[in-house]
Amino acid sequence: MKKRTVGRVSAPTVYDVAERSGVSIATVSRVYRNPDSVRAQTREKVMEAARELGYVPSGSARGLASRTTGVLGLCFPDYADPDAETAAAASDADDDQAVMLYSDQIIRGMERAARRHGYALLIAASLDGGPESLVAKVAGRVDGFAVLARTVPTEDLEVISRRLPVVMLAGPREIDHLDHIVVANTEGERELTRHLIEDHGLRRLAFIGSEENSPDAEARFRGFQEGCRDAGLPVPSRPELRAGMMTQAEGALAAGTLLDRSEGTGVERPEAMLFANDQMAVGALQALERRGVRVPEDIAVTGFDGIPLSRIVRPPLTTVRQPIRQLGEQAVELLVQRLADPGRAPVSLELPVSVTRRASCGCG
Amino acid sequence: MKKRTVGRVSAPTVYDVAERSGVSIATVSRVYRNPDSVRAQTREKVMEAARELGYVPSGSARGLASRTTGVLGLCFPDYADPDAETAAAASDADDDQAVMLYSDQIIRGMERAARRHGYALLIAASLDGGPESLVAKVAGRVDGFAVLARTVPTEDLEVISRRLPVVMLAGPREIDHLDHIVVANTEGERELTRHLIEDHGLRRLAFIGSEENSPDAEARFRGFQEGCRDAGLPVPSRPELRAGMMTQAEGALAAGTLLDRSEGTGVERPEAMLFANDQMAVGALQALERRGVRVPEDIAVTGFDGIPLSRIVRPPLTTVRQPIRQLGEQAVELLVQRLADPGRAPVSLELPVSVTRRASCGCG
DNA sequence: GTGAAAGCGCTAACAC
DNA sequence: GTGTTAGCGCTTTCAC
Repeated sequence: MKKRTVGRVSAPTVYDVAERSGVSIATVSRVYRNPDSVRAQTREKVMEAARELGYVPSGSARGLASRTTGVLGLCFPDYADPDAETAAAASDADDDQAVMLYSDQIIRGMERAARRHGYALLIAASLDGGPESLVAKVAGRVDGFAVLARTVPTEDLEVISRRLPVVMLAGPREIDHLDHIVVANTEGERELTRHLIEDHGLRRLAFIGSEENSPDAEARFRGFQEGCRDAGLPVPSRPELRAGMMTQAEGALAAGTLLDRSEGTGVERPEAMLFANDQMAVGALQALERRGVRVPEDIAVTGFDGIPLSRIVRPPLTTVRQPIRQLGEQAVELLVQRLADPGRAPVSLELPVSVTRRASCGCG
Repeated sequence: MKKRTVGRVSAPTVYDVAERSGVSIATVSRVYRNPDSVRAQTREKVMEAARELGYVPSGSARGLASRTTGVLGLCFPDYADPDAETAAAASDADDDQAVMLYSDQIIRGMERAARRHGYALLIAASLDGGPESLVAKVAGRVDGFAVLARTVPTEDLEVISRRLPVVMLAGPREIDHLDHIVVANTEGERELTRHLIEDHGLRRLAFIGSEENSPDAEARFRGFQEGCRDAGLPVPSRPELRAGMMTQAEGALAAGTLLDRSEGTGVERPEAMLFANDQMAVGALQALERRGVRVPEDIAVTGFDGIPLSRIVRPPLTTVRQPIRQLGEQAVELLVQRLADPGRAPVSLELPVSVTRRASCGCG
């Protein structure tokens, strides 16, 4: 309780509160950390002084002294192109909004789970590498964090994960000593494919995927391949078409392309279009309607993800439901577990998915 | 570069990196804070040592020393009831998901804007008060933060806002020295009401609101009142009905109640139901369909918010579009401005809304 | 361009 | 139950 006798300029500290309430800084600290360890009367004195002074404990100082932050983090990819956004029309903006749902749901899931465990959530979209990247900023301010696949350079992760728990989400296991969580992409698409073939008797199936560096889309395509193979159908070596961002617009485009392809040439039109995600499937639904092609009478359409939209479009979309929010929640559980037991062996979870049969494939 | 000569157990620090690369800790710090102020050769040495050691700068130590965190915060209300969630059916879960959209979008907006300014975002749903509340944790770890209305006790805010910038979102101005942002709830509902009356010639309008402590719903109701008064229609003194959480389920219930009311008694059925938000309106649409009441032929239905769902339901919902994401973005702008100029007078923004005319009111 | 030294505000033993 | 005393790991003048 010495020093610091000169004019107040900056925010009040424990010293100020201690002085004003006539106790030591340790007691002030206790009041905030463990109120029950302080006599009620003393506690009141301290809290009143704090109120009068406008005291707010410094999280940084706390973190430094206690070596924990009480915060978990999430790094996700920077999907949106800010320039494109400015010029975007209203409908595009809506589309964009829907695209973001994925990370939104993970955020939601993590936030919930984090809160249950008494943590707050620090989120940041990846920008670039370098010493002063956002990732580094996050890493330094949390007790552990989750990373969406292809967000942070593997080398950075390698370094960071030596110092605090990191869990990889929805992607290939780039670093094998990290916990990681995926959804059963392959199994889901395989089951969906089986359903179309066996239950609806469809033969000519077209899978619309994404760029090759999209691990989810690729895994789903593998499921499609397996489904074809299981049924004794020809197994395509690559998707019928590849979209870039997997948006509604691109789905509409893809549907049109597939239709044109069969009209111009003598090629038979596919009996089903399996899209790598719901966004594209929804766009396709609209494009098909515009062209007067009926779903599912003329052609079946399926998606993947199980976003809210899929239930609401007409016809309702048959899809594979991904437990995205659970992904976020599980990420937190893994983080919390590892924080409690740093020595535990790396865990690899695969979350189950389920085929949701709706009208767009011919089901009730 | 003295002390710290004993066995390494914890994470490497500037001292370790400095020692290993043969420079002072000040230089290590410079490499991370301002790489250009260090000779390239020196910088390389440092970065290599850091890499080898697995060095990650401590955000807490940085924050403490520099008195800034590079993080902005958001506190939002804890809508979801964890217990109810467990028992929730699939459809309810979807509903819940949609309800969360509001804070999700604010998060998204803030995250974007924050990123543009080089900030990360710390989010936390409010729990309770007391010294160790999540709010206090957030407050201590950020340079400034936004608060959704009715999330944090006013008294806490009073104290906290004396030490760092706080902006209030979407609610009454509880503390007048704070920046705050609202959307034009009253104007929007008023214009919507005018549209129904003047353009569609409707007279018997029913407004379905929420509990009285919901400032948004109340403001919208006032707009409804003004619209009625403007048209020379009788001005109801309170909403026809009040829902609690403003969910789809409650909207469906409300629609049913209104229908029953007119059937049982001789009261004429309203020509239009104006719901205080889209969620309820969507639920009402479904309830109406089940009861064989046609929209908009038999009755017009409108919402408020402009969520993606509103565009997709059948018939598409006439609503008032709220720029929710902009709300988040503006919050960050205000925070950043105030950080740059703490002395600036408190700002109060009202974001414009726009009536989106769709089929559910009889348009297009 | 680089180093030395002084804190930043708090927690955590350890005494009393 | 409360006070004392060291740091926690970094940034930041100020010299050189």
